[in-house]
Amino acid sequence: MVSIKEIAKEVGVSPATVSNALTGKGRVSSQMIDRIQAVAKELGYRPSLAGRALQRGQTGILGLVMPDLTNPLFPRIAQQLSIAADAQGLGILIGDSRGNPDEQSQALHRLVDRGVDGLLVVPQMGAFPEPQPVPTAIIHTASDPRNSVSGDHAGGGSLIARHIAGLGHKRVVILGGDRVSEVQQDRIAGMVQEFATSVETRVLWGEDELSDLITAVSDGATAVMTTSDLLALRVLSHLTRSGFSVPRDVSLTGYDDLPLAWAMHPALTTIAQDVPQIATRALEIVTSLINGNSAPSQGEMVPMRLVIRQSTSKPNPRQESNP
Amino acid sequence: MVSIKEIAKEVGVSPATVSNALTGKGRVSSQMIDRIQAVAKELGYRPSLAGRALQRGQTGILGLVMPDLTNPLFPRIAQQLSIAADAQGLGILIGDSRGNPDEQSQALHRLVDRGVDGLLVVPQMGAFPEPQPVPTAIIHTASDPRNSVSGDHAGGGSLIARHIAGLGHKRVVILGGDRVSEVQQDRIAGMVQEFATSVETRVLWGEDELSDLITAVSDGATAVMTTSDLLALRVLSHLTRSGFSVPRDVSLTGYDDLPLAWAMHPALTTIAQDVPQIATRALEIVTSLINGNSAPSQGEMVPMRLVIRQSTSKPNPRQESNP
DNA sequence: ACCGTTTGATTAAACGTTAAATCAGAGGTT
DNA sequence: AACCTCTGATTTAACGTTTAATCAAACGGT
Repeated sequence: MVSIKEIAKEVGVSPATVSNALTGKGRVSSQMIDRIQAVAKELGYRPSLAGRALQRGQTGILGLVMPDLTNPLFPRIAQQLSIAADAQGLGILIGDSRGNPDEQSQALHRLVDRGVDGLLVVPQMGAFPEPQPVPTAIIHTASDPRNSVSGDHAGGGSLIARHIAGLGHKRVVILGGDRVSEVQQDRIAGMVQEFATSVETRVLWGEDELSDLITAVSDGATAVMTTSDLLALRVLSHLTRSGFSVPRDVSLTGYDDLPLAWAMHPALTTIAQDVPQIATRALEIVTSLINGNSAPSQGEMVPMRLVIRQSTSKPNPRQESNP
Repeated sequence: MVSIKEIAKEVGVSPATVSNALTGKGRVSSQMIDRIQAVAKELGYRPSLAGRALQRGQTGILGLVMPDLTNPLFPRIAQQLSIAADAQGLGILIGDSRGNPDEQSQALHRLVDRGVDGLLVVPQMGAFPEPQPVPTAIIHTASDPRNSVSGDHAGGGSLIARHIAGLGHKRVVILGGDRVSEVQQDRIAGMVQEFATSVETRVLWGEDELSDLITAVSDGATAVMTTSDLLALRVLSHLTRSGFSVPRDVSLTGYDDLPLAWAMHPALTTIAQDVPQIATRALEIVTSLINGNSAPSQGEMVPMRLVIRQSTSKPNPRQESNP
């Protein structure tokens, strides 16, 4: 590893001058800057992040903690975050909170111990992370707007509900996966609010109530909306098994726009999150906090996008036959 | 941040003694060790990784590069790796190669510049990473056994093919997603090899040949095997649309055991990778390399596991009717 | 009583970088 | 000619940790 001293010796100048020349901070003649830069490149100099970290008290590393790295959204967030961070010369260290609040705070601690300059946290369901000694951006939770960025889950719910209402559906069943999840609550709240009184709405939760869902459809509901694509896939299975055709007999919607939404038949109408946007905002919050400024765009929500595919259509009049 | 010096001052001893006491390296009386440890805990001392890194020349951080963070397997690998690394006090920095070989080597460079002690690489399709200045473990490529750990893709192919053959199928269609992918080639090779001459086998590739697949089924093939669950989902759609029922008319298999394999109806028979095992091995390779030993378990393959669900059954005799 | 050994601790230097303080000289002003 | 200013560079110290070298004292043995 070639250090700043070797460049100094090679050029015949003091280490400080090299440092100044390379970082553009002190007072160095422009010709000297050129020479030093040339030699640095020639020797293949790479600044030691460790040395710099020690001196500056900053590591240039951010910690990313997700509730469960198995979360289907994780890859996209991680990717976008990683790209955005790269652009600023920051690195991203991953931490996994393994599905429980306790591990979440341990993961946070480990990252802080490693000296990360900031944290990006997608909190555990219902477990808001305790305040940390470094700047922190919270991703994805609508409830607390402090330093948080979130997709507009309720807005997305409204969006897709408007689509369904616009098609002319009058009786709709909504299926959520987990009552505890704030995100899913928000999504459903958005749908319900949009429908208001113009559409008859029934909300069911979880695998257990799947059979109730079939009953509801048999009783005349013409659309099923879910809070996740995976759930929609399961619903599709059950509907098909019960003799209902999508979208002819029932329209079906998902949420998240996972790869499988595209692979399904019929391809799933769903809501896509603007992940790059979310990642960028989250990063802006931490970097801004790190630089001592207050966070921009407090609690602002990133709009969702409606993706219309083949699983939704106008309701067809059908005879009341229970298969 | 409380440093070693403050502990030293508090205890009334030199910094070196504190360091020795805490790391257990030099010669310190046991009572002094106790006192120092007590004070350290009381003051909430956290060793500065930066200081240590500078002195030792090691950061305790590993770089993880994946071809495309959108890869459905990424979350699981990342999670297991992160857990295993934590256990050894190592951190994991992520890098994304964004789907092209060029970005891959840039990502590797960035991580090396950051001073990672080692690299974990899941290579781009067909793009073997150039040698790096730090210990590197290659995950997932069967071709080059040097410092690589891979799931036994061919073995998994054989495994699931044996299952199909065991059920009594005599005519099988295999669908691959991308000819370029070594992994998919291996999977198919395993299947074909297992069938040998006892089962009539036809191999098709990609979305374009999906219609050929339907034709083949119409012509009497009783099982369709794919190289990924996502592909299987698409096949299921097409089969259903063409009037074939799974598994009554056709058996169907996937590969990877993604969450959707479970959510589909019928639930998909597939092959699961032992991701924790792969992650552990990969980590063993780098850590061992870092410690100056040569890598253990050279090129050894991690066995796959057959997951039997409802998408496969004995072939049913059916009349030769082309729907 | 003297010498070698062991024990427990200290000093000093080093890792690579940077920021503040200092310094030598050139140039311009009174 | 004495003074101030500006420029371009150098010294020095510091960040927190580790380690090799050193040192003082206590101990045991002849």
